[in-house]
Amino acid sequence: MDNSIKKLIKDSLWKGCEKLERVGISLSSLPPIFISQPKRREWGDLSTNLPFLLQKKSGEDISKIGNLLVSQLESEGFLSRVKFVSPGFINFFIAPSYLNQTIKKIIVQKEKFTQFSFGDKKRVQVEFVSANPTGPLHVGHGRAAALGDSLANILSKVGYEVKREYYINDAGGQIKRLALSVWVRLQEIEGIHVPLPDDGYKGLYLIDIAKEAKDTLGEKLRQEKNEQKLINLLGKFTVEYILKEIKRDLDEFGVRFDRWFRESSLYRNDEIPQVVSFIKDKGYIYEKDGALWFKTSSFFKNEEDRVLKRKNGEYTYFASDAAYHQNKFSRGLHQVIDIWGADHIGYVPRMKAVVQALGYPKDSLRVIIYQFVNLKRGEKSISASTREGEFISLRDVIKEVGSDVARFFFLSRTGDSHLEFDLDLAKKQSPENPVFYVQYAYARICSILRKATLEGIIVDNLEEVKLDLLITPEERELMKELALLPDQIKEAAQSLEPHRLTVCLQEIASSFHQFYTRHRVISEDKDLTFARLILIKAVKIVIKDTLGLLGISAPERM
RNA sequence: GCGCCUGUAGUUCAGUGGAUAGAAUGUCGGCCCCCGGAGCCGAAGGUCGCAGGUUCGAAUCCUGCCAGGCGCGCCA
Repeated sequence: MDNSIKKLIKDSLWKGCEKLERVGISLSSLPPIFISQPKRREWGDLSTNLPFLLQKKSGEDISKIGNLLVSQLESEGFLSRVKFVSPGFINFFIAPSYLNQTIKKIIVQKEKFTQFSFGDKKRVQVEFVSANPTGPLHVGHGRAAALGDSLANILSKVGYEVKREYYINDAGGQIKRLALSVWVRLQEIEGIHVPLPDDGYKGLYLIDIAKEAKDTLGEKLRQEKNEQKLINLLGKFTVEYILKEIKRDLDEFGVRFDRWFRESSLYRNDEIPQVVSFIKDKGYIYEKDGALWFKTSSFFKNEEDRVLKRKNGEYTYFASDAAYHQNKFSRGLHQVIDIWGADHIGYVPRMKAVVQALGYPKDSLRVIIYQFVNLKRGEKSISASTREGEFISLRDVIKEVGSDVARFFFLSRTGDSHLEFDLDLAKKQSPENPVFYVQYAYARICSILRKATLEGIIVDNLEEVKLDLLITPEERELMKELALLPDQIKEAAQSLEPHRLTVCLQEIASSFHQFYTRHRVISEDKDLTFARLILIKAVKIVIKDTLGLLGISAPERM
């Protein structure tokens, strides 16, 4: 499936450019063609700045080359008008017949209308959230969850074979600290006061876990005299407990992972020493001060070399992450996408360097960095540090504003923006929240369709519906937006930017509301009624489909 | 000090090197009957952080500066 109108136009321009050569305009090579939506209605439905680029290439006068190109274009059925305009654009007007066909396509193809095959079933993995199992998820993780899940939906929509993965850091020093903190709480329950270490986890949720550990492990805990083993036992229990909570939260947020990958499994399978020796054989590792260093600097200037294996013989987190990525690629993935918080920004070059050292192409790993969420309640800022304790969890946020609102909010900004999440505002605005605006359009359509069905107005032959009766500006605008949606989804996939779709949804909803307030769907005019019913049915399909990509529900009643 | 991200309307944010920079929210004003008024229409609101540069053309690219965020460990 490929319902890209931009592609049709590009192909046409391409052919036109080839003909230009025959007319004596020499172009050494064709510039990349960009099709965009102009800001003003009179500039057409789509436009290109190609004449500017051709002028640069050929040295010809811009209006000469622009007009010449337009004259060389074959008349295409999907366009009603093509026009060169000063200072150097070509404006395209989509033919009404094409829009009519689009509506029928949507009715027939349903959610396949926005599907593409250009991903070619290539295997892509999106790894996201991957929060340490040391405490509940906070809002920042919510942002990552929304981003990753939606991106995975979009990529699979355009033809990739997508897997969602969560990496669990269940090894290393932090788990020991966590276990120790639980042990301290356990002592408290027994009435023994032990001070919490400075680097311990202060969160009160550990008290519940300590109680739970006491109830569940009971005898085992008492019998275990070996301190090391006791801590291990406690650590394991705590990790599993927190993990269960994390899974539940994500489940409520509508996020399911295909695989939960444990760091500890890398240790068990000796994958870390293997990857280290592999990189060593390639010549990217040297020894200094008793430690093994990875030559980040041979891939990135201005980057310092990093330790993989410490003087004391232990591997660093970096080493296990190298092994983890080796593991990922060994599964035959074409593209690995990691979604990390801004606090890992400095980590990107060295990870990309490792991927190259392992022999994979530079771009086979793409890292999306999202900036932190500043959670607020009115003017008051709320900190979100797991170790410090006092914070509002993702679960609290969802409970307070709802999953749909939270998702839409996270997804209406680029990952690059430092976003402010004001709980008071999110709640206060919620009746007029953009997500409700979109959902309301959907519910309205459902309501009209219910009424039509009740009145026995049923379209039984799509081919006989006279869509050319839909001639008002509101109807044409709505149809145009639907026709452009496949391209928008494709572009969201290519740029890895789900937030583009929230913009599209608001525009479609707005166009629908405008149409609705000016025109009646169900009227005395049977033919017009049929046509409009088909139109809104198409809008319904598209809204539900796109909301689905964002992981947001489409309620039939509100 | 160095690296990355951000700075656009009162506020929160969109914006593909292109044409007169957009939306939501807030403020002010308007919407007869009618399929859902959680809607629609209109108005006001901008030195696109500042200063240079590249270009036919810059919110967008480059340099410097200012402000905020995040990093800069043989922690994870």
